[in-house]
Amino acid sequence: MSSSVSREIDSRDSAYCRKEKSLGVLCSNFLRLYNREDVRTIGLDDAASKLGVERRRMYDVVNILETVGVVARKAKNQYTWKGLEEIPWVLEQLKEEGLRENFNATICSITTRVSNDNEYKGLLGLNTTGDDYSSGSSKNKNKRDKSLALLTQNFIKLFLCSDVDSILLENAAKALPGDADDATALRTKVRRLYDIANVLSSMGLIEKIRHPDSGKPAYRWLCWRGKANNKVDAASDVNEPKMSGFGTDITNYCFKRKREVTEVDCKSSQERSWQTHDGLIELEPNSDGEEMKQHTKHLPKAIEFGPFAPISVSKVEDAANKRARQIQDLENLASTYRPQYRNQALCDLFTHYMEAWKSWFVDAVGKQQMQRIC
DNA sequence: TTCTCCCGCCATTTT
DNA sequence: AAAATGGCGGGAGAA
Repeated sequence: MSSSVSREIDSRDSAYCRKEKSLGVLCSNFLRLYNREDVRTIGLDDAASKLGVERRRMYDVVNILETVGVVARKAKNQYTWKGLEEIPWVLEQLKEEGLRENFNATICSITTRVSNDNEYKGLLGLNTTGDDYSSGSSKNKNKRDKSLALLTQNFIKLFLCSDVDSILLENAAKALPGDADDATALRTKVRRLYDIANVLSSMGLIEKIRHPDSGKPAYRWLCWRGKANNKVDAASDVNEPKMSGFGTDITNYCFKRKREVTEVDCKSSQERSWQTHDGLIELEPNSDGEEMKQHTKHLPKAIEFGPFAPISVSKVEDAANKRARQIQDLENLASTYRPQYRNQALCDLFTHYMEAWKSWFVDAVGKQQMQRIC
């Protein structure tokens, strides 16, 4: 087809590398490009040319980012940068919505904790009308029922409304609304789930793992999941601070460390985060002296951000303490787990974040000690 | 081989 | 009518 022709042409100039073209990399680049103080609006064409991709791919990334609240469509060709700090709120909404729609019942049938699970018996009554985008209903939802966005929402709901360890994309495709009997449709849906999973992975919301028993690739949620999950009280949830452990780690590079950190975070955060954490996130004026973005005033109190943190959140003092105990030797860790990246871009990214993290860490711990003394 | 998922055609929607 | 969106699945790279 013409695509292969263009690839041939491409490869004459420079070696074609499929991985470098992935939506995940594109998403990372997108976030690196626009996760800045001075960004308000994003032009699609501008983004496409800066990122060196065709317009069509921007739609893919932007649609997914839109469903987690990072950007919002403003006008034709134009998006508003909302920021990563929106993610926790959107997740919260998605979870509430998912619980209302009985996603927690659905998920039981696709959990991969059960080995050799091929039974999807309980896929009852999944509400296909995921079109009501949040109780706020302030969004224009006319196009909300389109596939990629809706599929993203539903995929996330599967994680948020359950406590499953991991989900196979194939199972997710079967469980999510749509024609589960049509093999072609299912294949297409799995393709889309791959796209979505790549983007969510690049943001550190999920990670790809191998299922210990079946060895099959699956995805694991890394981030805040909310309090009660599917079994406990949803009632006590209401007025408490919700978020913690958001994107606790850097994507794709360190499964072992993730286990160490995120399991602590994901589990104990369930208790920890519901306490009051006044002042956990210390907001700092940015370097320009410009005032903080409007979002920060209502930031949840105990969020830890992943590979991409909101620019307005510069210090997480309490987290520093925990990290101080969990991670004794950064250099060691970095060198131990670095090789997980095969992709040069990711390697660079990883290095970049390690450097950033290191300086932040030193700074945060230093500050903490200063406060003690004073 | 199977798993992944990029790529761009073309239908649909918006301007 | 033209431009903007984005569903969709072929088929090639990766594992």
